[in-house]
Amino acid sequence: MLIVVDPSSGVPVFRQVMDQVRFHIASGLLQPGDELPATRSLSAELGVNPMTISKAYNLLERDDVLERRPGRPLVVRALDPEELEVEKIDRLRASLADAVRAARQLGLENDEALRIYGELLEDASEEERS
Amino acid sequence: MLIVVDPSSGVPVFRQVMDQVRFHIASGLLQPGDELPATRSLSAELGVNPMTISKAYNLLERDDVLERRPGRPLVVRALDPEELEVEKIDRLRASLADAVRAARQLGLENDEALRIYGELLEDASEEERS
DNA sequence: CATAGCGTATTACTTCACTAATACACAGTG
DNA sequence: CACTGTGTATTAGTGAAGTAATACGCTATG
Repeated sequence: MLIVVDPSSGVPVFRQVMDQVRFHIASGLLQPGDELPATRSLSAELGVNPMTISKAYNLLERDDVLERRPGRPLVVRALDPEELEVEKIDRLRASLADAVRAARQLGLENDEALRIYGELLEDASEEERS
Repeated sequence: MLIVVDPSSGVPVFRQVMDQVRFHIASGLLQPGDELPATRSLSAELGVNPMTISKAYNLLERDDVLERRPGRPLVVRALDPEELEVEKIDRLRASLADAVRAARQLGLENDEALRIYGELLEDASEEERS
């Protein structure tokens, strides 16, 4: 469970933790049923307050990513693939909402906006492969 | 120059003003060379502090949308069409950066992400026509 | 040069998101 | 039942963002 945070990045620590847990689940490093690092140990490791980790875990539980068991470590929740896919799409849709508003406000054609998004996705794909 | 703000929307007032000025320029209601409402009159109209309007105008000037003339009202800046287009695309690109990161992190295929963006753009277009 | 209209630099206040400190509740173990 | 592990409710502190009050500099006009 390699998790790294940069307190001076401007992005809240609890959100950085959330993102990285999500990423590790998506990448398969974290499997359903796996236990997460204890709030205390992870907080000590990262040099932050346990409550900050707790907040991240708590929000992930609210999003049905983790499962809470009182007095026990949290575990990665098993989602059936279909539900997972739907959730992913919802999340992407939320991220795209801003861009849709921007495109409309700028008076750009749908084709043009789509083309640019495609380019950016391609760029990101390439970078990932290198 | 119809500008409306909702102080309880969570979106900062100065940003709402910026967005609406930009929109009016994009829509053609505001043409290059047109003068903007005086900070004092607009602030009185909206019931906010003149500095809030000034901040919005100031940022718009920094973005080369308005042109400042000391002691005179600000005017809409004339941009040559090509430069304007480039600027629009840069702005959209910035809005899309988040969505690209999300798509990659969620492990979604480029095609899938593009499809969703297309759908959202279509939906927005329809809504605009009605 | 007096005056009136303009934008804004400076300063201070307010609010809220984020983080931290402390103390508490629950589960397993011997 | 004592002890150690777990997460967290509650409370308080900190910093940044947004807004407001005040006072100032600039330009046009007569």
